Amino acid sequence: MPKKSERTRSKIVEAANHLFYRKGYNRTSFSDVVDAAGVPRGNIYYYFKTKDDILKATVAYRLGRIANMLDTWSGSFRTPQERIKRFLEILPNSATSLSRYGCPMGSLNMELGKDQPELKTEARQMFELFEGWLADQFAELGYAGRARELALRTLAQGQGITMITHVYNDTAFLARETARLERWIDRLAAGDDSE
Amino acid sequence: MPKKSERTRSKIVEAANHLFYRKGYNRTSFSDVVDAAGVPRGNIYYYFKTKDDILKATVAYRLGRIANMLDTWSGSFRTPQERIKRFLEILPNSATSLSRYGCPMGSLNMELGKDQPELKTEARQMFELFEGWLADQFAELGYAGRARELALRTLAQGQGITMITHVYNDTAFLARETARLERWIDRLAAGDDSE
DNA sequence: GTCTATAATACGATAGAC
DNA sequence: GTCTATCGTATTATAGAC
Repeated sequence: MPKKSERTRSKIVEAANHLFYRKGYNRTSFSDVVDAAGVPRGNIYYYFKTKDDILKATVAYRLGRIANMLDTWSGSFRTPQERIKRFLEILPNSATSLSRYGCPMGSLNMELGKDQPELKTEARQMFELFEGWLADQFAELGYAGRARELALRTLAQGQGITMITHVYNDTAFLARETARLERWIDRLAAGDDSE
Repeated sequence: MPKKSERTRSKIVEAANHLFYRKGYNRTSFSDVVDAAGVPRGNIYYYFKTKDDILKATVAYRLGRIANMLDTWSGSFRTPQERIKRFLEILPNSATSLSRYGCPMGSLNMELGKDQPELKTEARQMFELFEGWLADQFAELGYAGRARELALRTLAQGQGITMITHVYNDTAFLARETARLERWIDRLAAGDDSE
C-alpha cells in the first residue's frame, strides 16, 4: 500500500492528465485539476511548485505507460510485422476519443509547440519513444537503413488520419485509412517496397 | 480608399489572425491583439462584442484568402494533376512556419475541437473549402466515385507530414515526404491506383 | 503533510466621456 | 467612431494555521 502522500500525488497527476487531453493544457486551471482529483484547493502546491511542473509530471506518467505498453507488445508478438500492426490498432481501438479530442500526443505537441518551447521538448519525448520502438521493428523487418524514415512516416500517417478524423468527427474515415496502412505494412513485410 | 473604420477593423483582424496562429487562440489576450494592431485598448469592443466574434472574423478572413488562392490555381493550371501538385507545394513553400507553429488550420481545429464545439465548426470550414476543391480535381482526374475519399486522404497526408515536421522541427522530413506525395499524384494521374 | 485564506495579477468585458 | 477608466472574475501562487 503506497503512502497517502503518494496516492494524493497520483490522483493529481491522473486528473491533470485527463483534463490536459480533454480541455487542453492552457485552458485547464488549477481549480479544474484539484476539483477533479478531489483534493483541497491549495494542496496542489505541496506537490508541484508551478503548472509547468504538473505538465512535466503528466508527461512522465504518460511515458511510463507508453513504455510499458511497448514492452508488452515486444513480448507478445513474435514478428515485427505483427508488432507494427498492433501499433496501428491503437487507431480503431481509441476511435471515439481520437474523434472527440484528437491525438493526446499530437494535440499536446501542437498546443505547447506554438510558444512554450521548454514544455514542447517534454511533450516530444512521447513521439521519440514510439519512434525508437517502431524503428526497431522496421530494422528487424529488413529495412535497417531506412528504419527511422519508415518510423516517422508511420507516425505521420497516424497523425494525419487522426487529425482528419477529429476535424470531421468521422470514425469511418479512420477505419478505412487504418486498413490501408495495414495493407502497406503487409506489403513491406513481403518485401514490396512500392508505395 | 476604404473608410478609416474599415482599416481599423482590418488591422485588428489581421493582428488577431497572426497571433492566433503563433500563440494559439486561448493564449492570445485582447491586450496582445490591440498592441499588435496598434489600436487603443478598449477600441476593439466597438468592432467585436466578444473574443469569439474575433475568431469568427479571422476564420472568415482566412476563408476569403483560401478561396482566392484556389480560384487563382483553377485559372492558372490546365490539368487537375498540376492543380493538386500546386496544392502540395504549400508544404515546402511554408516549411519554416509549418515547422515552427504547425498547420494554421490543423492547430486551430485541434485547439478549438477539445471543448469549444461552436468555434470548431467555424474552423472546420477551412478544411471543407480545400476538400471541395481537391475533390473536384480528383473527379476531373477520373476518380469521380472516390473524389471525396482521395481529397480527405490528401488533406490527411498533409496534416500528418506537417505535424511530424513541427514536432521534430525537421524540414528535411517535410521535403522528403512531400516529394513522395507528388509521385503518388503522378501515378494516380497515369491511372496507376496502387498505393 | 493537510488545508484555508488570501495576495497579486491578468483576463474578458462594460460604461461613458469625447 | 475613438479612447480611457474601470469593473468583476478567474487565474497562478503564497503565507501560515493546524
